[in-house]
Amino acid sequence: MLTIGEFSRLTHLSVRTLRRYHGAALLEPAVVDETTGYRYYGVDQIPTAQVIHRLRELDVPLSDVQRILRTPDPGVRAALVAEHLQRLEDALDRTRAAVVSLRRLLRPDPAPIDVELRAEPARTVAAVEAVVGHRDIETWYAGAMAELEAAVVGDVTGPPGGSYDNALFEQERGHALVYLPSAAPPRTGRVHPVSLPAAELAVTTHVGEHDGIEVTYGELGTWVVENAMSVAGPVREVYVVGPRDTSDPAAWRTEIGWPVFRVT
Amino acid sequence: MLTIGEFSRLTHLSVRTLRRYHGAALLEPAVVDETTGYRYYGVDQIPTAQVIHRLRELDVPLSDVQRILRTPDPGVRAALVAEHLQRLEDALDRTRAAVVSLRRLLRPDPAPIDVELRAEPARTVAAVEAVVGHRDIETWYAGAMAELEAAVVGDVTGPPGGSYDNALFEQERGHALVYLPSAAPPRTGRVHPVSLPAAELAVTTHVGEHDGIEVTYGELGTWVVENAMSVAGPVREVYVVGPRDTSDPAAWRTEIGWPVFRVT
DNA sequence: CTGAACGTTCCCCCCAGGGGAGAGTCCACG
DNA sequence: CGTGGACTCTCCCCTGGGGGGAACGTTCAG
Repeated sequence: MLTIGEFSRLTHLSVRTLRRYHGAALLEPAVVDETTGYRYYGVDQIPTAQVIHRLRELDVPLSDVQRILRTPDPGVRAALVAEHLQRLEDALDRTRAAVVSLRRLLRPDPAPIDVELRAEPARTVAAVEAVVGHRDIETWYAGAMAELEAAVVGDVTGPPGGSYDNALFEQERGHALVYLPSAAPPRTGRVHPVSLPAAELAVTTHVGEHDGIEVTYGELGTWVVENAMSVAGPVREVYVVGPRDTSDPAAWRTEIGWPVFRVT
Repeated sequence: MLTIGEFSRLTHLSVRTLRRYHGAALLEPAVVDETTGYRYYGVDQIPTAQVIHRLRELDVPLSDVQRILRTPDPGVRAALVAEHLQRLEDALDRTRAAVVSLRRLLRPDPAPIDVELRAEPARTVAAVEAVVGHRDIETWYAGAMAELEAAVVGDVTGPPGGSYDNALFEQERGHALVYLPSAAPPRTGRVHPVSLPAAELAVTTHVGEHDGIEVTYGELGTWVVENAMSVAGPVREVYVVGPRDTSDPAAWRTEIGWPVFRVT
């Protein structure tokens, strides 16, 4: 039996942290002295402690660590871990996007932005919608678009697009809708016909991969305000040229359309 | 002038967050109505808001964001940003190490560990020591070792090594010492002669890069306890084969020596 | 003029710990 | 056997970067 201090030295987890893990029912000491409350650990708990330590280094929440530890099947367990590694990859992608965006922001010579004011008529498309958290958007988008492609195969009349609550770009959750234009929108699974309302949009085109698209959003916003307008309603994006069309991200063209109304 | 809600939609920062940034003196509204407390922002503040947003996505602390924003010189500012990007790279390295470590931990067939009990005599070496936080160790180590190499050039009598407080492996800060053995340890800058005390060490060798060394630590710890001993004092590492000797990390050999004493 | 939408402050919550106080326990040495 | 120092216990507050919601004030278009 090892005291908490010895176990701490052996696992390189601090005493405080070990106590917290006990409290969280993550790593229960082999023996707890009933009268003194002293915790005693067994050597066989060292590997478990190390697994927890590594998972925490990967920013896996304690609740998920617990779920992983309680999974007996090594295969399922490996899958859970792989899922978190995928999450890390996604985070890395976001980091890369932020770096690109930042470089563009700090560049001294901002090119003038080309904005078109467009009256968009109402139209009906094949869509998938949901209320999602902004962290889950990319995952959700991939699934929804795959389902759309499968549902309207052979009847696509234009590039895909989406409509996103402004809240989605912040920390919160909001309504998201992705669509494929189709002559006869089907109703299968999550796919159903949706009527996009008419709107007056300020439209600009972001060229290249999505990294740095936020900068374009900012420039569009500035244009809108400087032209005595204000923004309202969900943002629309049209993936004019996207991963469906070319594997070269530099050739992608994304239309950003912001519903506006004239002030003053 | 934009209300906080409009500014929020334009920058994709939540209203809450904008208020917080005001409170933190990070992004002050252009105008604050004295009587109502209403915040009003200018279009020219959009780029600043975006820079903050991107930096926060890179996990730059608000205090550092503030420092970056208040730096007028673009060159110095770029250097500050680059410093944070370097920090991200380091974090990525740690993440990779944790992944390797985790894989090794979850592997079903642990190879038996080869441990040698060794009575290490006291000896004097050229050393650099400091009290550092565990996050800064790698940076500190690189600088200290460079200084050592420069100070004892031509008089190196063995592989470099280090001695690290157990606390350093946890979340806290502790004493660290790195050394190069030398016939006549010089005293230059931070480099000075240090007498390493005699100790009985349980020694094992970690092969390959440092990724996953924590697993070896755990196995060594298990060995120590199962052989009726206990650990005491700072851990010692000897970089028998390291980056000084070969650029192939797979060939690195690191001796881990843990001061032990017999219990029973 | 009125009600909806928007704004304000204030307080508590989240995570995964760190710092420290005050008190109890263990054990080796004398 | 006693004692002193190292160790351990619980408890409370702190961190950072927000989110949720209450209670209340302001703005502005119909």
